Amino acid sequence: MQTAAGTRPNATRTDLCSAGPPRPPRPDGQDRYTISEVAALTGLSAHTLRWYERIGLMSHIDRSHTGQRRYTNADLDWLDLVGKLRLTGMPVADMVRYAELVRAGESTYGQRRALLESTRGDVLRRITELRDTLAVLDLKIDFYGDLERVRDQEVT
Amino acid sequence: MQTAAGTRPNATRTDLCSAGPPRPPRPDGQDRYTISEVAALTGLSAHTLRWYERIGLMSHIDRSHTGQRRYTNADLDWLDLVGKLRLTGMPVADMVRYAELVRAGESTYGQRRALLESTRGDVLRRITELRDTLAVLDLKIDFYGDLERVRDQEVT
DNA sequence: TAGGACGTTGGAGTGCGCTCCAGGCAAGCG
DNA sequence: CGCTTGCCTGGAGCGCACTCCAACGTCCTA
Repeated sequence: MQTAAGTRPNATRTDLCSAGPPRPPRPDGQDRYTISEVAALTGLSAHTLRWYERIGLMSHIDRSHTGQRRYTNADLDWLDLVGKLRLTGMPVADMVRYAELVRAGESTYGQRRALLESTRGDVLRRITELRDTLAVLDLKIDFYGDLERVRDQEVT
Repeated sequence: MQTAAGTRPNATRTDLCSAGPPRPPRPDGQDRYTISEVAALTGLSAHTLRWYERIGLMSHIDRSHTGQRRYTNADLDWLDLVGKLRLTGMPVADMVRYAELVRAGESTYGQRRALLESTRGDVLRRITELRDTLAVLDLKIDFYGDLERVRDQEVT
């Protein structure tokens, strides 16, 4: 709680803002993917992909002549958006609502935009919260760093 | 996806980074709070407060002569930290682990600091993710804004 | 033609973070 | 004295977002 705050002399290498492992890139020139390919590309499980379809978060997926799902690039685009929305903490039910608006056609542009703007506000609030939390964490980290340093001096 | 991106001419008033409703301030000069007072101060339910204690997220709370909980300012401080950690998405089990380290005394300074630094990394990653998401949302919002404007022109 | 990998379905199960319930005790009030 | 209000307990229940199961079909390769 004391200490010349804000210095963070002991910042670690994790500071670089790496945002997780990079997903395998989408091979181009292709427009029909099996469910396991999509699972690999998105990081979602095949279970989850089927579940998304059942609850209406994805519109009906194309099928092969034997009834197996064949995802298109447009489906992958949609999954990218869903992934982003999921990161915001938006409940799946709300994403389903958005999906329904998209399916309902262009008369819903206004509603879609309103939903996205409300989500945008959520994200901004969330970022602010996280920054506040970061400040608290830095204080605590410095505090413990100081305590350790003092203890080391005692020992020396 | 097209449009002169990045302009956001139609930003709304929700842009101000208000981070939720302000909690009622802690009355000073007081150091014994009933569970419902703490619930009001923290926004947690009394159920949740008792549950936190049961799972070891809070060390044993003082009791009145009739066995009712009496929280101290130190308890409220701890709940503030817990609230921050919760905002980071840290699982309750990890917070319990941190609480155990605190109870274990000063020999755990290093571990506590390591845990906080790892959490700090999580928060940085999370902020990056949210900023990426924000960019996508802004693109979409502008896109729908443009579509609506075009449609209005058609009507006019 | 056999084997194994991969896909299908409806429905049940899981883990997390609460949330609520029933039954009971203690204090304050008219 | 009864009534209300607030708190206590252990344990059951809930909503969300998956996650898995059993039983079966299909594709590919050898």
